[in-house]
Amino acid sequence: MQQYDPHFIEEKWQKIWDKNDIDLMQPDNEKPPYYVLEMFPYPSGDVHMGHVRNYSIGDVISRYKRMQGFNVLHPIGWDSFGLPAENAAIKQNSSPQKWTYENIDKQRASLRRLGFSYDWSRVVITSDADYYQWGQWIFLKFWEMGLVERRSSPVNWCPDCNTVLANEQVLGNDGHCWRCKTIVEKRELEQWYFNITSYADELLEDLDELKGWPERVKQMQANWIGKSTGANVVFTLCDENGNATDETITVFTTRPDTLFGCSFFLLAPEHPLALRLSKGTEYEAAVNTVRLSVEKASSVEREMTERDKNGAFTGRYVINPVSNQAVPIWVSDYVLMEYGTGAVMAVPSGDQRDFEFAKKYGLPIPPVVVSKDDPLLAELANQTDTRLLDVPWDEAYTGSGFMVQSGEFTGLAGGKDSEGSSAVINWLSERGLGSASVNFRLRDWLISRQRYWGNPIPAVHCKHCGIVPLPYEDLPVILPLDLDVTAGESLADHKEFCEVNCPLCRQPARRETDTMDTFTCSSWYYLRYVDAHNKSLPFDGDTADKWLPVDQYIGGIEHAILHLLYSRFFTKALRDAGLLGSTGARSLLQLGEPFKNLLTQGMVKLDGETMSKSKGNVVPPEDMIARYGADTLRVYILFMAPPDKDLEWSQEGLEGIWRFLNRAWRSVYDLLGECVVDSENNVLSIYDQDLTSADADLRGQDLNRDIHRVIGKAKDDIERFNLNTAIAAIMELLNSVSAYIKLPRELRNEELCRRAAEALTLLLAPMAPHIAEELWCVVLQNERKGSVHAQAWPAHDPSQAQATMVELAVQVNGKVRARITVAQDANEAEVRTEAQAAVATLLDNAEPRKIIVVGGKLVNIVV
RNA sequence: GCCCGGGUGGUGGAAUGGCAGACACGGAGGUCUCAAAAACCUUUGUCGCGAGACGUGUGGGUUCAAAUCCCACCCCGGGCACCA
Repeated sequence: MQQYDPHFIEEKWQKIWDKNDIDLMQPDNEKPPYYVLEMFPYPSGDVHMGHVRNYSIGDVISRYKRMQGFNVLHPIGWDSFGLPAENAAIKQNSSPQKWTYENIDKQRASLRRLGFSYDWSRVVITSDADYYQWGQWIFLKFWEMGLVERRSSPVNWCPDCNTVLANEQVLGNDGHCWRCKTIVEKRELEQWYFNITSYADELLEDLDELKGWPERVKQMQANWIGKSTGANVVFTLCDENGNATDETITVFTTRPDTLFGCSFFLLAPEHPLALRLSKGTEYEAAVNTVRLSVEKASSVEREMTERDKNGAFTGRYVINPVSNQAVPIWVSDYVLMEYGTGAVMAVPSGDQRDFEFAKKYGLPIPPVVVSKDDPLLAELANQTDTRLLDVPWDEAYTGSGFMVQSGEFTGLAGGKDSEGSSAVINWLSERGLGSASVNFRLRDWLISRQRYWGNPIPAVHCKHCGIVPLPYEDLPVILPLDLDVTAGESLADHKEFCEVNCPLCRQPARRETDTMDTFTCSSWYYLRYVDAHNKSLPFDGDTADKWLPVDQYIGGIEHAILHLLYSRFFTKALRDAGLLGSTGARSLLQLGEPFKNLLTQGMVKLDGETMSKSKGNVVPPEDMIARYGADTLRVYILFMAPPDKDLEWSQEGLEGIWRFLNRAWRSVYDLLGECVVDSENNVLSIYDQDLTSADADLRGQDLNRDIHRVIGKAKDDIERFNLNTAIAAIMELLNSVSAYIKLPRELRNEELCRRAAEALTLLLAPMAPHIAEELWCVVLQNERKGSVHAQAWPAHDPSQAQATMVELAVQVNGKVRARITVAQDANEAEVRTEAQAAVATLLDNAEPRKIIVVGGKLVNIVV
């Protein structure tokens, strides 16, 4: 008998698989396509346990699906543009590309060493020109579609990374940079945007279609998109007596039903009107103070003073369009310039913030929507004019109720999206004073970065023509590699790169030197894999529509908003792109959603912290592979926890998996009748000589049953991603085998032995591919049937997974008091009689009130 | 504040409303050995010598039966948050 030598067999089979192309997707295959994808790695160093987990899960799915008869596409690549490469280059006095490609080589070697079944013919590396040029192509396509804009607005600036960030890249309460954790600043800058907001509604609506996504992720995206329904209401500027001017200000509100309760009006301090209205008046100084305090405050300071609302009166008024009263205009720091119109109708009785502000500055708080349980309702039931000024409440009432003091609307149901709201909206619409409206929290995606190691934005600044997109023929814009970042050089210092002629007027012009956010690269890589070597398009539409959506996408929850939202946007935009542009008759893509099923794998932590290169708490898999081999490590990390749960890394238990694989190895030999020995030739096969052929029959039945049961359970578990319990089930089968091989050889059923050995091997194949292959091809001598990974998943017969005799628990009043063994198909009357007999002494002749029989499980006798 | 997860032995974790703790790790004891390792066997939720009692964050409820369903609450993790 050969000893289990993981290093020898793992290296041997990796070479053979590679030579035979067993992991490549077969384009012409008739089998149904299945696309399984793990989020591609960032080459920040060598792989760590988080990667091992992510890619082990994906590998099990891909191998399992292959055994289920699918033509599987399982590709890999690298998300290799980005700031860490630049920082590392500066630190190591090297270059970003050297660092990046060395890391890719290291990671590739590690992934190969782990035996993942990737289609290595389709590798996508985002910093390769033959990939990123298509990112530029898509940029131009988006430009054609009106999805690209360059504009000036307040942006997030990371002082450490020296670049702007998208809203999605600013995290936490304190507003820190997603990459370096530095607190970001606000700056007013001209930047490039993708108009993701034009897809806001669709991005939200289509979440409902994503049945295979975790609820949590959909919730997070819905939160982020933040849709509010309500109305725009037009207010007219007036003097303090209510004499109208011809100037209007529009506000957005989710509560048009409370419009009668609007007793003052608010502008964001940065609002241009705020300054203008108070200019040259006695109020100017106070308004300015509020404005300056907001401008200076960083997000941290804003956090600290969060609930403390400050404001100032502007000296001017607007007319409340329904009550015709003049209400004062204030500025306040709690009104955000970025949301809605930067102006708010304040209804202090119906909004807690307005309530606090009104209390602080002594402004009126008339009730307009009153709870049905509030005594105030009876008092005001028929009150149509605004009479009572301050509500007797301690806080605003934001729930639903009935409208009071609201003219003709008095008595209607009030609340969010209520009857009263619709009535007020209709009334306003008829008079041109407002309309139903929707607002989103989602902002456009700021995609330009003032960094070198990224995809150049294909545009030119021309003195005569303005900002000009490059024509498609001028692509690619190659990122120059002869730049010395260690000397502080940036793209703007690279003369040959910057000096170009304007594509329109042919005059000398300057090339755009910002690069695109790395997230633009990762927003469509899954499309490139299906047609990775296409030289004329980013991908072929027919091929993409055949393979996509990705059947199973696997990655970390940290991308719930960032990457997963951007990718959905790209897919939708690309779907709409072909219909407009120069790609010909066919739409580029039919598909609207890229990922059909999503598994968000939990993070691998060390001492409660996520493992990552930047935190320096990475556990490399090398030592463990060196000691136990890749199979042991793979099975271990899958066995530790269900895939979607976070996991605290610990090496305790790794040894147990090593023992498990060794035991499986020896058991297969034993099942084949070989004498099992250890490395020092001590005989390990121990047969129990006292066993009879009757024992052999019973154990044979047990083993046969477990073969069928475990094949079924492992299948169900893998399909539900309960990979830990799938492994536990295989361990149970092995335990059953161990019991059987206690039988002396002459008592064993040879056919059963072979069936058990093959089942064990096939079930192990997705998780521990190398040992399974060696057992299959060499030990079981099945080489002529081909690789274990080309076999069909073993069949099972559920009827044979049932025991003929089953043990039932007998409960009296819900407590287990006895056990009986009955035939699996015993009828209920028999079971009742036997159960009662078993607990007769306890029942003490009392007549049972009720007997519940749960098939195959228990009997409960209620007395 | 709003919205999601989660809370089960010493540990990781199992349980379509039906015997809580599968499968492992760790511990204890044993076999083999001059000895050790490996392997194998027994045992291992808590309390109790025992019969037995108690046990899934807390308190109630529904049910013949609750880790699982309902109500209230506590704790941990995550997302959003002065979004009108």
